[in-house]
Amino acid sequence: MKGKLEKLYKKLYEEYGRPVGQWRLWCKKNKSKKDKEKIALGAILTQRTNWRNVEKAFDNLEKTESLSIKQIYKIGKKDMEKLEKLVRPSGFYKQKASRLFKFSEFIIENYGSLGNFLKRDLDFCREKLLEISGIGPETADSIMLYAGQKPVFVIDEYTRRFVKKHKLSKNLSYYYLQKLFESNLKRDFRFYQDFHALIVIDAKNK
DNA sequence: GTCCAGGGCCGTT
DNA sequence: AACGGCCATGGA
Repeated sequence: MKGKLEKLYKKLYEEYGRPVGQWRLWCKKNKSKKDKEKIALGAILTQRTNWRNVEKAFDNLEKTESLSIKQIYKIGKKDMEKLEKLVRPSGFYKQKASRLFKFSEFIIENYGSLGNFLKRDLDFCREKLLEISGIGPETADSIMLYAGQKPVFVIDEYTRRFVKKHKLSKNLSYYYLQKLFESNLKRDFRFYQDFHALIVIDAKNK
């Protein structure tokens, strides 16, 4: 299996190259505090929703100087309806406004900033995120891998299609697949980021 | 009009 | 543990 996965990665890499800056936000340089926050907030906004609609929500937040964890915390605390209105284009907007707020509240009240929270180790951060209602395995892992730069493989709909397409496993459950990838690949967050991004790029390309 | 998109929660079995 | 209903918008 190890050889098989690496071979599939190489094939994707040869076809598309290193996916930096080619694929949404996730694979930009991710240097700024703002990028990290946008990645984390986007991970929630994109639940069961296409990225176009997420960008509309981002636009609304940006226009009102609200695209930050601190601002979302402030707005949500004072006026949830205002936050709901801003994220409305992303669908499931009441849930998502609430989820964004709970996440922001957790970060600001306990750590002051996302960067400060992400100083803790992977297992700690992951567990804490999963305690927040509305953040499940995929959302938590997206935040860990792409904002936190921590080595955890993200399993999403695209990963499952990839697994099916190449007949890598019949079991498609989250943790089974995560273990399948992680136990057969070098533990390296950049590698995980690139591999997962290439899987998505490949899926969208056909 | 119909279908569906980087999920997750909460019931029921 | 597994499965179904539910949440909602905008583009194809």
